Amino acid sequence: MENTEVIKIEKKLRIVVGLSGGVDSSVTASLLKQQGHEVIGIFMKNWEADDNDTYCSTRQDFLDAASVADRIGIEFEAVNFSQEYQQRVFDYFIRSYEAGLTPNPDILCNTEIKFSAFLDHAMSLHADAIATGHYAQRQDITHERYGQTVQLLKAEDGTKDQSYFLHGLNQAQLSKAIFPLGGMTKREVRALAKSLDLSNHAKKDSTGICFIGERPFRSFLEGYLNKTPGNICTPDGTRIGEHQGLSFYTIGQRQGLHIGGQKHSSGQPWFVAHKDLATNTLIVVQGHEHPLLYQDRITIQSPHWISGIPPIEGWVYSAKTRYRQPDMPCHIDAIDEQSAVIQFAKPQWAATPGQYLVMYESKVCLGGGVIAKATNFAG
RNA sequence: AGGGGAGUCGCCAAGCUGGUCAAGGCACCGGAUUUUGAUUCCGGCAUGCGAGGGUUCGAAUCCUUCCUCCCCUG
Repeated sequence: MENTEVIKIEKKLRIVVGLSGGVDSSVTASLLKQQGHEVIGIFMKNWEADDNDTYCSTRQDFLDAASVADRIGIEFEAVNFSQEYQQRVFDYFIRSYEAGLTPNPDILCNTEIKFSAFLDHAMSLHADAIATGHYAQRQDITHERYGQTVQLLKAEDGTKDQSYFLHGLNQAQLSKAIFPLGGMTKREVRALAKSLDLSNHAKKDSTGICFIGERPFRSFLEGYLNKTPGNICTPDGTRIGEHQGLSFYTIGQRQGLHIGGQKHSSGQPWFVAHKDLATNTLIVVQGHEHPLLYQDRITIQSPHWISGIPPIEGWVYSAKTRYRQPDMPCHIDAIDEQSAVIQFAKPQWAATPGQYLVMYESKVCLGGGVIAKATNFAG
């Protein structure tokens, strides 16, 4: 709440809010409007590849956004960044899968769309800042190491913290961002939405890839990726099944393997431990606690640091290898412009190439990078 | 075609001295959680136990015939 308090005292700003039609962005806009700012709500449509299918709820979202804008009395417009999304997010998304990785499109969605194309558009409207419904906080401080800097902080509500998705932002982007919900809990946001009589106060949280939405993931991917069946094997080379193409699986995955009971087996479920691209083989292990599912040493590539300055080698930080996972103690063992090696105090479960490792120093999000490799220090 | 063993849900697998006996696990399906993909959690999932006949008040469990598969000896 401190952020919004400060802004309130400062002056009246012209703020563009990304209105998705959901509760969070609606309350975001309402709060800023209440605080006396000049607010413009903008609905983004960034996906139209399959407009006509039953999974497309964009139309309803647009109506909800328009309804909210009308209710709280702000300007409203819609923009379409489908082309940018396709080129800067979705193409990467597909190429990653083709390379055997498990990409996280929503990270790029923020750096390339919301805080780039959308931010540029807002600036062209002479906005002072943009605001989103992200659960994260921003703090402007003078830091002994980083100097005058804008920090990205975790949300107060740890269960909803979305700083992970925003870790790719830079100073220029972050300095234009406002996150009014960073100090609130989801419960409070919904309660506020209801008291403000916003029509979408009870609307279910959106899930699925941002702007594309929830849909049968496997079949969705099949529309973009080739099927190249191969063997599913145990680490010792025993063939126990067939996969439809390595791209369709991710490390740690259990569902969809179609591996039933095996003679003389423990009866535990099977998990994907490794993809062998050279032989087109999916390596699976039995039991959630199998050692091959744990690695304590992770290499990330193209590390991005929000402050613009790398964190300190050897210093104890914490990091998470996927969204909504508690960050765990770690330190940097090696670091340069191209990569960094992060050593965790304890092995992490199913660290997956293509996903992002994001580092924190207490509540401060430092940045992170794409996981390229996960190994074990001892092994 | 001589001997031996086995056929229970898609897959493993209890039960087989007859009476809540059709466990459990994996897989699968559905839901919850979730602005990636996973994971996790909750729920569903064999009127039937290779097929037919018989014994019995009552059989997956006993008897019998047939079918199928495996192993050893030819």
